[in-house]
Amino acid sequence: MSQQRHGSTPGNTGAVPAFPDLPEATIARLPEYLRALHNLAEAGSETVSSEGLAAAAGVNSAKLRKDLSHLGSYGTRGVGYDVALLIDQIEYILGLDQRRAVALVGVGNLGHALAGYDGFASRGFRIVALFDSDADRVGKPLNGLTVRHIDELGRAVVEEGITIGVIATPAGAAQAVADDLVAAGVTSILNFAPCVLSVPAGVDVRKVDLAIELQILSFHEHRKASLTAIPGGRSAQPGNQEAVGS
Amino acid sequence: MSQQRHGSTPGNTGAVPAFPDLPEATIARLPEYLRALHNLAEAGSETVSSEGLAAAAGVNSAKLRKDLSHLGSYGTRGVGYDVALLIDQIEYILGLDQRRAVALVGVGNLGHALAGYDGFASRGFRIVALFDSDADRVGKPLNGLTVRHIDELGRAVVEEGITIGVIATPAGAAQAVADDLVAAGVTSILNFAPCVLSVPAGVDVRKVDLAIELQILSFHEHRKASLTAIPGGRSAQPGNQEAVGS
DNA sequence: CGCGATTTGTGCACGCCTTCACAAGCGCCT
DNA sequence: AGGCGCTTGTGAAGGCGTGCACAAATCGCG
Repeated sequence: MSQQRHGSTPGNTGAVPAFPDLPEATIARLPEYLRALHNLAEAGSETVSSEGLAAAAGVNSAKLRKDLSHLGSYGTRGVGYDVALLIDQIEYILGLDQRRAVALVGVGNLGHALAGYDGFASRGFRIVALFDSDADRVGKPLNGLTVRHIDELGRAVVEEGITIGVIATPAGAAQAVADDLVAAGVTSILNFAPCVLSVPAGVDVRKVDLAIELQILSFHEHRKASLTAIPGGRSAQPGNQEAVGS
Repeated sequence: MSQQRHGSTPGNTGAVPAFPDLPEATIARLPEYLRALHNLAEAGSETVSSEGLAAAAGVNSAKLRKDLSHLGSYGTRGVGYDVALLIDQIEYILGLDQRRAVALVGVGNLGHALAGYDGFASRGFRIVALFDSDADRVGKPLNGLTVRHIDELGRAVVEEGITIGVIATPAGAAQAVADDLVAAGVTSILNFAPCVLSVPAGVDVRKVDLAIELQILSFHEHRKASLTAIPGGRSAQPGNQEAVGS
């Protein structure tokens, strides 16, 4: 589940804005809640009950209430949660009030798609620089930006205020790119390359491996197939069942 | 963590190949071990210790041993694990011995990249059919395949033996596509659309939301930024620290 | 103004997962 | 053949997360 542990800060009493100490599992669900809330806001809802929001986000209502309780009491008993207020709260916690500048390294097959992915911009992220080491790709325009050579990364990070780096290179190049990103001052990395990255403490790494997801599904296919031999078979319970967030 | 619960099979004693009942957390790590093992095999290693394999996979060695112990004892005390044997075992468990046919629905920005992603083929998955509902896209060639209209999905699933469907459509179309996939007989779905899917019991759904990953990183950026006010600051411990699998 | 319907916030128990620590087992060297 | 070092496999403990069930709180209505 947790993708990275970093040093805890023991003597943290009396920090400036009293940043809440959220469980990692809760953090991972907040974006899901946020998306559901935006949908509700667009649909014109002023308030929403924990039951309703939980259904929209695909989770248990008790879990949702406990998650929200961690970031303060922003609900009204007997009524529910104020949609607009909760959106502001979650966006603040997630640090989405300031649009974050993102650097994308590796403009190959996957990088191309990521550079053009609408979902980033619509949720507060701006890809402000593209990098590659292939001379054939450097200098080419892509989605309003020009692909730059990776040597310029250090300067770009400072000039553009980049805090997040996305690695979409082949596995062999990923560690070197990660080192470059860290050296440039980036402290959060999203890694699409199928490999383990080693980074110093204080740097957060999240990994997305598309093939691993398929392999997990393959396991369940294998498991299901090995159960078809049983005559009684699976008791298909009628209640439909929803997928939950990552 | 767990992306989908499905009905447990209570009266399962005496199943045919005695399919092991692996913890979900273990399953999610097996692909990571497998990748590390393939790297070791290419490097010429015959055996590997739990310590070595754990380092290569980015996990704790005790966790690795416990994971592997769940699928039987394939190690030798004092020596380690036989790399080739372990690869075979994990590939069998994951059902990778038979190459799985995958259907990809939605050939937009992201779909294009997925269709051409090398990592799928190299790990035992074949994308055998592409679908879209946009008339402009249907009929166009892409990576050796022709994009077909989504109405043909049912026939294609049967003809090609498709067991896994990948959804790379906009959020608005995803539920309808999922319904189509389920109706066609697909029992595993990988969803890239930012929405909650509702599927009947027995169908596995995994979700990958690229924006959510960035939002989680954004939270950590926000948290780290709120700690810089403290003079003592973070005690950067020297030991480098590695990112772990999804 | 009081009562009931409704919904939040949370104490508690349970289960899963992780981690430690060590006994059991294997091979190698003398 | 025997002992020694190394590594696996696992019992036990601790921590984290989930879900239940209920008390507390708020609104609306008579």
